[in-house]
Amino acid sequence: MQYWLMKSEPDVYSLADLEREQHTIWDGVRNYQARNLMRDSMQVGDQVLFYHSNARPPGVAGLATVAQTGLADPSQFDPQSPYFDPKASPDNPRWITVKLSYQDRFKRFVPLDELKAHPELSELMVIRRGARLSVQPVSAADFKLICQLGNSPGTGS
DNA sequence: GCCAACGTTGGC
DNA sequence: GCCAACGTTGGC
Repeated sequence: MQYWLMKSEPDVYSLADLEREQHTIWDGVRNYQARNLMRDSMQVGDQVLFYHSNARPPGVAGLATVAQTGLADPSQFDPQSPYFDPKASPDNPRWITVKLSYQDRFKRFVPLDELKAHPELSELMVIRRGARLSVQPVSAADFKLICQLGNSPGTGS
């Protein structure tokens, strides 16, 4: 089991949206490093910190789990989509993603400032300036601590 | 709205 | 294959 942090702009897709829908295909990722992590490293059952970026304040809103892997992002085939990729075809998809399931909303939203204030989290990618990667690996210890800060049981116990 | 950091593109 | 120009991300 591995742990991840995944960013979403809440104006576009928030944890509340995932809670309402319960499941979502994580579409629109157009960065090769993020794609490779989802395609090659994520496994069903992995735990995800759902991070709100471009928000005031930015921070971790809750938890999701990886429900399915190896999915072709449908938006790459849709000419109407802003994520359309003319070089991709159903026979030869370029953008592989995962399906997430809603797990939990933190009782306490954990803002970025608070993550930065914890010396234990100094290795956490998201606190570093310019860490734009939208899918980031998180250590088990960091995941557990962040769940505690959010006053969420997670499943890390 | 600013701008630093980073990724991608394309001319050569 | 280098690298300048450009576009995007995302905190502030």
